[in-house]
Amino acid sequence: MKRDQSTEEKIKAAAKKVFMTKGFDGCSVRDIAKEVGSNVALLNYYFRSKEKLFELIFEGAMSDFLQSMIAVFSSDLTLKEKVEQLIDKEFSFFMEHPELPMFILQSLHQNKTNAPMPSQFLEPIANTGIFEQFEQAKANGEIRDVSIRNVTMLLMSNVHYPFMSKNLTKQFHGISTEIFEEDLKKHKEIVKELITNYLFKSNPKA
Amino acid sequence: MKRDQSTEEKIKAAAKKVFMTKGFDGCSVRDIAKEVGSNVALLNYYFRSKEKLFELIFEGAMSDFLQSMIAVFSSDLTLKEKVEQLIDKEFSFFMEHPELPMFILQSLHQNKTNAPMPSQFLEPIANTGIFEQFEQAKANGEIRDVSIRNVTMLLMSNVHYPFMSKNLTKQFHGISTEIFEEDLKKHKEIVKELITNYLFKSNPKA
DNA sequence: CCAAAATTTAAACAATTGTTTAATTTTTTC
DNA sequence: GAAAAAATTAAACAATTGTTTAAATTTTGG
Repeated sequence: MKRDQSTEEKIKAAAKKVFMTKGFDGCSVRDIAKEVGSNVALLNYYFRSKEKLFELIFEGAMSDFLQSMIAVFSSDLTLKEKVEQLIDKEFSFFMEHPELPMFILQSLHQNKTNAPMPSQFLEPIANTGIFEQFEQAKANGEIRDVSIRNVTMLLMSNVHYPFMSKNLTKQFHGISTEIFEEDLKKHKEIVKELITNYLFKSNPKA
Repeated sequence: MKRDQSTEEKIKAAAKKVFMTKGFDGCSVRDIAKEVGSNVALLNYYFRSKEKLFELIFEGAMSDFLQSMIAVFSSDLTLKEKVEQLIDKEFSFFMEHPELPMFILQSLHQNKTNAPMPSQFLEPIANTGIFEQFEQAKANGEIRDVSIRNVTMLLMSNVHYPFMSKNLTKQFHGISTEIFEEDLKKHKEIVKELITNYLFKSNPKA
């Protein structure tokens, strides 16, 4: 029955590449077909419509997007170590997938995906016990009395934004890609220091 | 010769609204014409093409985007006061124009505007003398030895991103718009403390 | 090897795209 | 108030859009 397992995968890979760079509205199904080296009918043969194909790609991207957190959160580390590791891991992940944050935020911004974020994505994070560990540390006086939502906003801002703003930043300062990437590395170190300094009290016994 | 000065402005206002919410690729010229309450030929009568109209809107948006900085930078304040004021002003500005950061970054990301950022935008900022003031403070030992590019990245990340990530954040935490906006206010205060604490040494005489 | 099933293709579909044309209405100018 | 200019409209243009149809090819199962 199945002839070539890889055809479906080739289409998904092409769709991912095209959707990521041009966005849902910015490309046609023929762009994707050309990337596959095939024609448009084949896309609808495997994935009923452009929308369905997009939803599939988006969900895969969202999964990747959140996956990098889960490994860190479910490890057996102190909260401080987890925060530091998270920043490191997220940066090296997005260094490999720099278009991901823009793709995710842009798609959600324009409601290209109507469905609310499935619990399939959120539950694994909750299951790591990170929220409990956070509240525990707060009760212990180990960290500041700040909501986890605000810490999340702080982390996401500083980890996602730099990758989204590459063109703006390069033009703003008139710098090359090389300089920009050096700035990125430095930014990571600054953010790590900044956030841990802010969150973790210098004297845990006070 | 001129009949109704406001027609051109009405089209620009409609185009701004539609482009901002749907993006260049996400809308048709007929969407804009409908918003105007007119037809498509009128758009090309005033602005030769969809692209030309977009460029105009984009440049206006970029101008607004950067304008809020200039007022603060050209004031007669200490660097620390400027940083604090900048964060305050930017937040209240984007509270009024929450779609602006996403529109700018998204347009630049997909190269919807080929032109490099015109010096028309950058020069006014340079002319405020903010760069000199920054280097001076660094030489004085008033602030850390960190590049202004990294400080910019820090500021932009924390000021722009929250407005871009509204949908992601709301879905991620399962919160209402009201809660989200409370978090925004808190975030602003955190960022202010965080960045000034980081940048300005606690003991300037040391 | 042969029929059936699955895969791939080319072509066509109606709808929508940005743009232009030409006619009509409104405003301006003298 | 009449001629000229400017503004607005409806209609049409070719090109592109997502999707479907039906035929052709390849693979599978007996």
